[in-house]
Amino acid sequence: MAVPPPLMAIGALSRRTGCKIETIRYYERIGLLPAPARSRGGHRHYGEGALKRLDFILRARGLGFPLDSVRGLLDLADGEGRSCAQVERIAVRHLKDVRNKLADILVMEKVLAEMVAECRGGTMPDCPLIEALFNED
Amino acid sequence: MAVPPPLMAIGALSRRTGCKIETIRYYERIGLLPAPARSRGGHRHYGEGALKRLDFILRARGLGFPLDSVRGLLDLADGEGRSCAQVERIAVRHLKDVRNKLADILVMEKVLAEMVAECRGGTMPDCPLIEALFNED
DNA sequence: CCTTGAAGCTGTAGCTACTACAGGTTTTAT
DNA sequence: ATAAAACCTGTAGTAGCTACAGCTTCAAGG
Repeated sequence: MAVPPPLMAIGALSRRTGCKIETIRYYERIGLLPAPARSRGGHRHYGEGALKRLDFILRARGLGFPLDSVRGLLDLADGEGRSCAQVERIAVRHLKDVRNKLADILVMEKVLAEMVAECRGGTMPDCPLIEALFNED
Repeated sequence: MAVPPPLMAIGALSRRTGCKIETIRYYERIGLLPAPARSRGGHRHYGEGALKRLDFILRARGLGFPLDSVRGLLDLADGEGRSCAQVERIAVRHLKDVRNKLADILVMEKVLAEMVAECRGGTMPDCPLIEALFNED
């Protein structure tokens, strides 16, 4: 019935996911990806399942989830069941972190932009940007 | 004439700047702070100059400048002269980085917020957030 | 002066999330 | 059969700290 699923080497998985080979091996080492089948010579061979899982990891990482949270999400995804509440907790927590970072970066952008604006046009002996960093408030 | 300037131990410098002791020593190790005077017993003693310099570093770091850029800014600040153009280059470069990160984080925030919104209220067997991470686009 | 507790010292290892080798083996294409 | 590409393991490096362990010194009270 089932045609044996096509296996790919780590390089193919890397190409198809855009994830570097070293990173794939790293994810395996830290237990995010299961150890795949091996050829007689020891080369890794992956099925489509690994590809889906790696894509999941990469999407979560792309949203900034730390690896620990990704691990948690994968566990919840693996264990079928009413995971929604726990998933939400992880996501809400991360969203809060993201918003905090966002607030920080917005401030940085504003202050930097102002500093640069003041700097621009100045061939002054004393750079106002340097002064700003030296003088409190 | 000049009353010898009051010296402080590393703990006092730490308290006055809000910078952890270990971090101060770290900055010294990597050459951002000059090696201070020492007591006979080997304890570090700092003057007001060190305080100003550390404050400068902390403000630059607070604006997200990487340590390498901080080093560059300090060099320019040290070497008196028309540093403005070079300072501006460093700052503009950093501002660009900050804006890139800002754009990334804004996307993250939006997507995450949407995901969480969909998750909320769901005691579904299949969490939509997990699904979203599993299914491409 | 002596003691004691706080504060300081050095050096090393750990953290996140990879990335980059070196030095070898296997696979694949010719 | 050979040669090049791909793969293997293991280790070390990146940024920017932070946290010990195991000791020494300093300052204040008695």
